[in-house]
Amino acid sequence: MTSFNPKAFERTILHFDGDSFFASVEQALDYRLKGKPLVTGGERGVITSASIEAKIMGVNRGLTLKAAKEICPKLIILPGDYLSYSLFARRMYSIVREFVPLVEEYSIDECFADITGLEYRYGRSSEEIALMIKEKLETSLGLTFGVGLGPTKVLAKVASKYRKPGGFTAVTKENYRDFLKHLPVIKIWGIGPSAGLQLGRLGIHTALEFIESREDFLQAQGLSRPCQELRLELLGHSIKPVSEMARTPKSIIKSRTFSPPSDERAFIFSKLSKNIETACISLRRERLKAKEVYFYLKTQNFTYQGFPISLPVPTASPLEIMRWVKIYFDEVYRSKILYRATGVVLRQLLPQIGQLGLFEEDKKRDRSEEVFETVDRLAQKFGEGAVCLGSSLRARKHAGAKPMKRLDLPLLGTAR
DNA sequence: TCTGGGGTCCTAGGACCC
DNA sequence: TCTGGGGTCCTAGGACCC
Repeated sequence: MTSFNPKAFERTILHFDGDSFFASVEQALDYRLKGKPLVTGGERGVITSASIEAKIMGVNRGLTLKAAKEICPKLIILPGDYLSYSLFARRMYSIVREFVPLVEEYSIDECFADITGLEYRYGRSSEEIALMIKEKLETSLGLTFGVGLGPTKVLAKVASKYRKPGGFTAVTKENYRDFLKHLPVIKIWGIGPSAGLQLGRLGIHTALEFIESREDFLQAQGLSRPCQELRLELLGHSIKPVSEMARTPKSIIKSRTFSPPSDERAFIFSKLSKNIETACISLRRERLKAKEVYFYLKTQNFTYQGFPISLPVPTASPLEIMRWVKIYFDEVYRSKILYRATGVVLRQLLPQIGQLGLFEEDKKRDRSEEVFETVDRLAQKFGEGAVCLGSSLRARKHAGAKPMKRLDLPLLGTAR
């Protein structure tokens, strides 16, 4: 018995979700691929996106390419073309913005739009507005979208998934209980394996059972706050508003697994160096600097050992970062332990401009900035990896890339 | 699920202080 | 000093998502 709160269902939110987005973009770009089973992810050996035709044959995201090829010998395998995907994403956002001012760019293939009150402007119902935008998206981009309408982001998101591909579902005051009756809790956006297990132990298996549970009971059972907020969203209370803020990243992570695992110090160090280099490329692309660096090694049995470094001066220069990592590397590395990956997290990100400065220290940094601006331009011209740090050289060779020019700066020797 | 990569947010608990 | 209470800040790690 859910007491219906009149404050619920105050907003009208849409969720747009591109169907098989990466694969569909490939098909939109090349008509010869239309109607054919195809997947992307060729660059890493695991499927990141499968076309509808591939999915029908049982080829899904996460499958290895080898396994997929066995299921479907005619499968077309493409490397990810993230530049095109993000161009399509931007086009998607801007089309939705033509109709709705308040749009949240949630991910590369999804966005939310708050259309509360727009019925008057368009002289149409919210369902009609949703369908109008959906049609414009599909004709302009040449791919289909799952679209959901609801009073909250969670309900809109759940709705867009309900009739995929290409469907439209509206969750209303009238039908939401019926809708939630058939929705397993573990399918709810925000409920993962852990919360799913917890709810299951309490005898809660469907979204309807979830919203009908007493709040104080759930609280007493130690249900996390995010889960309690989720429940309110399912009841129609918009807790998480659609937020149009274009987000600048809070952290940048680069990690790579290598096989076979290795215990060789120089090799592992060089892998780490390469990750730091690519992380700094992303950092500079965002016009940011990092104040904090966390580097880690991942052992063969999946434990992590890491070390945080608080930089005295924020930087986007891998040389500067490597100078510190070199000092602290042996705080983490142990000989005779097999490692399977290295990684780096850049945190405490600050804008590049406005931080420039005042004294001699800054002049020195300016020079290093110039160097890396050149590096970025060369990379644009000749491809990433055209230029790299001496300390990353081994890792590059290992990956099979041919460095065209070695940028060997005195700060870094090769790791021993 | 014998396990890829890039993110965000929350929380428990330690450190430190009064 | 076996020892009360309370507050804040920080960090590591968990959980979740695409």
